[in-house]
Parts: sequence; C-alpha cells; structure tokens
Amino acid sequence: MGAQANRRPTLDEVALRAGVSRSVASRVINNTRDVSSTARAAVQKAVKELGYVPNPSARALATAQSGSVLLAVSHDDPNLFADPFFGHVIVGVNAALERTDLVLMLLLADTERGKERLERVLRSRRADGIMLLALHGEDPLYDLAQSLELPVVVGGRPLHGEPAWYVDADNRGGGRTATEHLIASGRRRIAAISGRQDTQVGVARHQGFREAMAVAGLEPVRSETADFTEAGGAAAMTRLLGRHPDLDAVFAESDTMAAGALRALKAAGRSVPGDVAVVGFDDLPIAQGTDPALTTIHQPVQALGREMAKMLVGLIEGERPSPLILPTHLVIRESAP
Amino acid sequence: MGAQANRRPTLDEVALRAGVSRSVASRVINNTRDVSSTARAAVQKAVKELGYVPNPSARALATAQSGSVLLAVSHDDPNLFADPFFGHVIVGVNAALERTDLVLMLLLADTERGKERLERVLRSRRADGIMLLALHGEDPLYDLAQSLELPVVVGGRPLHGEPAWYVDADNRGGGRTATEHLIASGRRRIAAISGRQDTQVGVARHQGFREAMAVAGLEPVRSETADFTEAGGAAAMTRLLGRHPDLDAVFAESDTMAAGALRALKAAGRSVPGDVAVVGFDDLPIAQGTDPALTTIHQPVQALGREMAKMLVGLIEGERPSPLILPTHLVIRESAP
DNA sequence: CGGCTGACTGGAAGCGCTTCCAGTAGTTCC
DNA sequence: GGAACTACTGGAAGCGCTTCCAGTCAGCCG
Repeated sequence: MGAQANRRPTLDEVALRAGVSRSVASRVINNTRDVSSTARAAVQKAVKELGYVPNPSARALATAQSGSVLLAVSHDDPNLFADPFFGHVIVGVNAALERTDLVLMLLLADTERGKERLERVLRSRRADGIMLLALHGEDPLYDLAQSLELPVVVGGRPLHGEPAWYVDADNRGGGRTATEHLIASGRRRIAAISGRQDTQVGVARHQGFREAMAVAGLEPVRSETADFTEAGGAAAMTRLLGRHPDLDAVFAESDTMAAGALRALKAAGRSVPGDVAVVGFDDLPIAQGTDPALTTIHQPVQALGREMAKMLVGLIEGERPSPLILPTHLVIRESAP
Repeated sequence: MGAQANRRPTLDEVALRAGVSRSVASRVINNTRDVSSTARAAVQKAVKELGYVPNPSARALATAQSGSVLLAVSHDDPNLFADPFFGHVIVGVNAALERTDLVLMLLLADTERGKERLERVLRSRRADGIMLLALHGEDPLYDLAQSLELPVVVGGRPLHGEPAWYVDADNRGGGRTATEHLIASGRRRIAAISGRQDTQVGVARHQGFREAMAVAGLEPVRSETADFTEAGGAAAMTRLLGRHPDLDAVFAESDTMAAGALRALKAAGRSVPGDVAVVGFDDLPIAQGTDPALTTIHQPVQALGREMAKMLVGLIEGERPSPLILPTHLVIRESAP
C-alpha cells in the first residue's frame, strides 16, 4: 500500500533479488554472452517482479551514448513547420525509429535564441546523431554538426555543396516530368511559378522545368518566383496573367502555390484546365481538395523521413550508407488531364 | 592541429585550469551562490577557452532530472499526425520550451510496438514531464503517466473524467457560436455533421450545436456523424441531402469535413452560401483554400501547444497551475456570410 | 593426475556531474 | 581579545550503470 511507491528499483536490487552480482544482471539486461541460463532466468524473473527499467541517464553516462537522435529544423519562417510536409516526415522518422531503442528529439530553430539552443544541444552531445531538415542557403548548422564528429543526415540538400549523407526526392526529375506532361498534352505557352531560389528544392524543380522546355524546343513564357505560400502563388499567377494573358499552362512548383494559382485563375475568369492547365508539386492532401483537383508530382515525404532515420541509424551503428534519391512520380487529376 | 579533437573537456579540466576545485566550478556553471567573483571570473574564462559544455547524462544522473519533456501522441490512425494541427501544436510547444533548458522528445504511438515503446520511455523516466495529445476514448497512457508520478498535461480532454491539468480549446462554446451565426443569418433548417463521438472534441462541439439550437427553439434537421475526414464529410453531406433536400445550413464540425461537405454540395448542384450555408471548425489553412472560402471557428492551436508546454514547465518547477480553456472565435468568410 | 582449456562470475574502477559537509579565513560585536 | 558570525572553499560521497579483469570451477586431454 504505497510502500514501494517512491523509489525505482536499481540494478543492484535486481541483482540482489536474483542472487547474482550486478555485473551478471547487467549482462542479462544487455543480452551479452557469458551468462548461464539459470542466472539469466533468475535475473529476468527479478526484473519482472520488481518492474525494473534501466535508468537511461546512468546508462548514457557509462556508455557515452545518449540513446536519442535529433531532428533539427532550422529555418527563418516560424510557420514553415506547420506545413503538413513536416508531419509526414516525422511520421516516417518515427516509424523507422520504432524498431530501435532510439528516441526522437525535435528542435525547431527559427529564432536567434532557438538557434543558440540548438547549437548548445548539439555541442552537449545529447543526441547520438542528427537529421537536418529544410536547409536554406548556407546553414552554419551543417558545418557545426560535421565538426562535432556527429553522424549527420541531411533531408534535401543544401543549396551549395553536397553532404556526405543525405536523402532527397528527385526534384529535378519531378520538374521535368511535370513539364513533359504539360507539353505532351499539347500546351505550348507554359509558364512556371518557382519557389524560393535560395533553396535547393526551389532551384532543382525549376531546373527540371527548364530542361524539359529546352528539350522540347520551347521557350518558357515567363517564370515568376514566389515563396512557396498560397498567397505568394496567387500573386505570382496574377502577375503572370497580367503580362501574358495568353498562357495556356502553369507549372506551380509546389501544391500550396498551385492552390493559390488556381484561386487567382478563377478570380481572373480562366477555366482550369480548359484555358489553363496547372500542375503542382508535392502531392499534399490539399492537392485533392482543390477545385479542380490538382495534377501534381508526388514526392514520397514519409519515405523521406523513414530513409533519413534508417540512414542515421546505420551511421550510428558504424555502417557507411550511400546517399539516397527517392523517385517522384506524376499523379494525374483534373487540373491537367 | 587535430590535437584537442577527440575528447571533450570535463568539469575537472575546467576547474584545474581555473585553479579552483570542481565544486566551485560546478557552482559557477549552475549559477548558485557562494562563489567569489574572482573564482567566478576564472571559471568563466576557463569555460570559454576550453569550449566546455556540461555533459547532460552526467548531470541528469546526479540530479535525477532528465532535462527533457515528452510530447506523446497516441492514436490508432497512423496518418493523423500528418494533420497540420500537430505541426502548429509543435510550433507552440517549441516556442514555450525555447526559454527553458528543456528539450522536446516526440513519440508517436500508433502501432502496438510504438505503444510499448512509449510505455518503456515513460517508465524509464527519460522525461521530466509529459504532454499527451489526441486522447481518444479512454487511453491507458494517461493512467500510466499518472501512476508514475510524472507531471502530465493533457491537450484536449479525454472523453470521460477530467485530468488535473489540461489545456483545451473551447469547443463547446465554438459549436454554439457557429450555430448562432447560422441562426442569426436567417437559416432555420440546420443540420450538423459531427465528428467522431468517441472523442471529447467531437462530443463537445456537437453539444454546443445542440445548445444553440435549443436556445433558439429550433429542431435540428438531422445530424450525421463522420470521422473528421474529408471523405467522411462528403459522404455525410450526401446522406443529409438525401434525407433532407430542403436544408439550408450545415455546421460541419471540422474544416476537413466541411471541405468534403462543400464538395458534396457542389456535386449535388447546391450553391453555397446561396442554397446552403456552411460553417466549419478549426480554421485550418484549407479553410481559406476551399471554394467558397470557409466560414469557420478559429481555434488557437499554436497557443494550445504553447500553453501546454508552459503548464508543464510550471508543474515541473513545482507550481500548481490551473487547467486552461482557450477561447475560440468565429471567422466569417464566404460560405456563411 | 597435473595442467589446460572454456564457461561463468563478481569485485572494482570508472563515466562526469551535483551537493553535503567540514573546514579556513576574514569580519564584526561585545 | 575571544566568540560568533559570514563568505567561501575543496574533499568526498554518491547518482546507476557498463565493462575490464582476475578469479573459480568444471571438464577433459595426454
């Protein structure tokens, strides 16, 4: 009755109860060799009876391994994380981690203070490895993590240079596929709304667009750059229409911007896909909710998270995995049949 | 030249360099009293020169405090977490934690294995406190956390009973407000599409609906229950139209379901808001993307996360905060002017 | 039958920190 | 001038675990 309430059992108590030494108990817990089956059974029994759970801090101290990995999102837009994209990544990461004993730590570093905090966490080696997401331009974080000799896996790629370990979607290939689809369906006056050009994603997708246009011998009507937001997409679309009222297709390089573009097209009285065909990129849930439903490039976001985590676990366990580029594919809906 | 590369400095080395004992160095680091200013300065200098960062495991072991808090999401739908809702909660949590030294651990427990893992993490006291999200029906997790004598803050409320510490949005008030708005705009044949009735959210919103109808002396046309998904909302809307072709308003108790309802209404040839007015709930980004844009109840999701984290920090620091219900408010857009 | 394995075992030394406590000075007060 | 403070200081004892290492005790070979 409330007697055993307060203190949690320690390994010593388990050992005592099992009638063995602490070393033996530890070996049983950690499943290492050199334990007789009788000792093993006794310890396991004691563990169960006492409800023993190892103290992670003590273990971490003794082994110099924290037992956790960090997912760091460093960005200057505090709301970026609200994008469902991240939710999917996390679901993937979580799934991959579920089969290990690693716990996920999450740190969003948007403010200056947040970034300092992230740096402290990194330096303190609270995590055995780190996953970096949404690097835009040059992020000092990457270099820091590198210099700490911590395993680092980058999701996406930074704008310049190529990290040793990363997982990325085939953005360039996706951009090409999207554009090819528009061309194949007979569109000729094709414009693009590209995302921020200080991100590798933004650049790569647009590069795919330009490649496909060049291959087809077409001149892009015009491209507008927006900031990956719905409002930005709408504004860009409006600008495009103002300058090139006769365009017949738009490749909006993210679904969110595509949604904005659809809204602007509707406001301008254009029918989709009748007057203008629209292809997005990402295949987020909104893509199905827009009117008309959005033809888009699917990128395997959950897989991205999963593979990042897997790669990191591999690195921590001493393997040397290869960078990974995940395929994207076209999903045809109504906005560009 | 790679000399100091490998080992990180310890407190002993800092003390040595500063010419004081380890105790003094520790006191300086932790900013406790009883340190002369000369000693303090010497230690601070040594810390800087050595780039010393305390080892969190050692500290955790000595203080019996992990320095982290856990956000646990236990649900049976593995994709629920992809909902932007969670992203916003996390942004809020992160913001509140930024001013502390606590680190956020995130655990999604959808599978059986995930739940066991969550339980292990809880039992091992890897976290100093826990935030629980998306409890549906009765979740054993809550009782477990309670029994561990860990501070627990619940986001939303479980279906039955009331936790000691929770933060919730005023779902019932929101449901009332939404309904009152429909009534005030002259609608009389009002139906509702309620969410899962095994969640407190679902029940509370619908209760608000019923209250407002009763106060106005109106009989609900009919209510259909869906599962908070777009498809579910569309199906429910179709059923409603089948049975009550003359309804003139719908309160869809989540934006996602509202989006589905809009789609079904359009498919049935009804104009919104001409024939049927629609009010949603949540004020997610989709609410602005639907056509027509959705009148909805805004709930402060980010604030929910922030307040949960604040409350938890308070609990950990020994305060006894009060449960909190955050206000919701009506956002009028096109679907129900 | 002596000596050698090989399978186990338990003692003990840490991991890097916090914190209690006994102690040393320097001050103040009667 | 001595007692009683106050303001610091450093030694030492942990926190709960892992892991090295020196043993012990069978069994088995020649």
